[in-house]
Amino acid sequence: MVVSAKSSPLSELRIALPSLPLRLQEVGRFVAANDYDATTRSMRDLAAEAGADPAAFTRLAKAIGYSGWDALRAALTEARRPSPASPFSGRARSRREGPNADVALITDKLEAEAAGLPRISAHAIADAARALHDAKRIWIAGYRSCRSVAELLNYELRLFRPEQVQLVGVSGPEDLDLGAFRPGEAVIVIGFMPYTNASVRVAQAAYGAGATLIAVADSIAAPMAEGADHVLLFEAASSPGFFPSLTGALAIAQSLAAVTFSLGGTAAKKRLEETEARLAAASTYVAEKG
Amino acid sequence: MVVSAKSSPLSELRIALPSLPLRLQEVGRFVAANDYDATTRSMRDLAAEAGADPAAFTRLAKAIGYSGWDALRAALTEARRPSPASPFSGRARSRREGPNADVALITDKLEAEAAGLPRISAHAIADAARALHDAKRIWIAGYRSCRSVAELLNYELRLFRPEQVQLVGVSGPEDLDLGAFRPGEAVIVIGFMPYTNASVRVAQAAYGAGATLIAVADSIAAPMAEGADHVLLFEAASSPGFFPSLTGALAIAQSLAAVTFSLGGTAAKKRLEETEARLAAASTYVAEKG
DNA sequence: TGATTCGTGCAACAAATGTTTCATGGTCGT
DNA sequence: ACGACCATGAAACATTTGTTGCACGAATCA
Repeated sequence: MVVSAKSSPLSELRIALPSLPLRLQEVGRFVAANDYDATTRSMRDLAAEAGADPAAFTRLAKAIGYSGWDALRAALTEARRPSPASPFSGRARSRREGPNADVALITDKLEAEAAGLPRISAHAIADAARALHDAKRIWIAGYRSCRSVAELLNYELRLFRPEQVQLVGVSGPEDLDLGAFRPGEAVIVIGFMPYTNASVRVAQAAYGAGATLIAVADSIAAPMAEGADHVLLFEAASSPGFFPSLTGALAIAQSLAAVTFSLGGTAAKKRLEETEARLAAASTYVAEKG
Repeated sequence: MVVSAKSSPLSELRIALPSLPLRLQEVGRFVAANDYDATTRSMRDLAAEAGADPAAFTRLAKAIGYSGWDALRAALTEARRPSPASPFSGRARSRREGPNADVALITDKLEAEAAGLPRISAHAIADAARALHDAKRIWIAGYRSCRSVAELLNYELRLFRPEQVQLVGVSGPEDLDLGAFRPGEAVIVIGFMPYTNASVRVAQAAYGAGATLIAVADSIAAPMAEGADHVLLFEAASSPGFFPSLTGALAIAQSLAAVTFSLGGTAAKKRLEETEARLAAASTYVAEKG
């Protein structure tokens, strides 16, 4: 018989399900409901949990067209594989010409970036913020496009902890700063692929000095994440376009600053108010209108 | 030493990585980079792909505190297990006190920012990008926290138009730049409430000189938007927290750069490739591994 | 330099895996 | 009611799994 539906192993299973023997339906439903366990745990394990015979799983796989349970599991595994290299979720980008091509590009970019933000780990940020709160001193490093993120973080943190926060390499030779890292201090390194040598050097110096290392990167495998106490991941390549996206990194930086401020309590609030008062006195800002 | 982060097996791995033997570092990096395969495929399979000895995986697991590879894999599997559902879509977060208050704050912030991005007008950005493409010269101004966005935009635009893009006030007194604006040039001013006097002065100088003024702001009523040829709006106050959010402004800047690059066609592409080749020759980046 | 420790690959091991076979019990058709 | 057929569970099968003992080589320290 020629079966058409070749979409996903799970839908193949669902389609074939009603025409299967009773016991095979049971295990079939179990697999469909626990497909993550199906890809990770062993057949006998699943059988024990489903209260079925191990052989039933092999028979199920063969019944829906696979050579055996291994083949079915391989298909399920591939179906579940996270897609690092598929930036475009549903959307067959038509890359059409015309005046609307640019608008479509922008819309896609914004949507992709919006989708990437909720995937940032709030727990990791909260932990890192606690480390920042405890740090006697905070160093921040970012190069090339990441420098902008580093500078924002530096700016916001300095609003309420002015003399304890410093960008690496701005007030003199960079090596001077690298040698100044101490235990009890925190070093934040921001970077994504391709990684600059400078950022890796900062991370290694921080690790070597025993300082708390916080890496903001696009991959857990980033070289500056090695030995880091905290790694905050964002998706740099998620959005279409030619340059990697920094939206995620910036969102992390802002959240980090916000939570650190929150942890600072009334003392931090007081410092912030002082800073704002000073800026207002220097008439930095345009006077507000009614 | 007090080790806090017991969170994920991946971070345990990362922390222990630098103190491990050479070969174990290799497989450790491989596992970190391919953790999904690590949970699904067999140890020997991974060893073959990583070009390492199977025994190295067992030793790695034991080196970071697990009883064996199976235990490590089980931990990775649990870490990767999909959350049963996401009941948080409608955000009925209880904003309770305690250790989770920070996490809730971050999650709210990220969600709000993600929601704000699609509200950015793609049409306005496309129009502004066309103006940038036509400009003989591009000036960029941003102060205080907006400086980071200005610098990123400057950086990305200079990747393919190096001698026509310039930040206002970095190469000498700012007034010098303000007097240099000419018709046919474009001036981008980034700012939100409260508005700095400096940014307003730049906008007025641009308007007075007959240059194309592009304002990136949080409101159509922003003073630097007066007389602007293009106004690109983002939501600075949309997210909870103490500092206004720059995510929207950054997204606008990135889209602006991407579309301008796209309009530049092959010439822009050629310039970008030249720049990248130069950076690679200067060994700015860490060499990629196979 | 010599002794020792440590890291590493290879090969053999026991345990666990998926598969197959076989015997049993039930169902359907004639 | 008898035989053919099929679903089902248990046990035996060959493979593959993760692990460990062992030998060799490099680095370390006296």
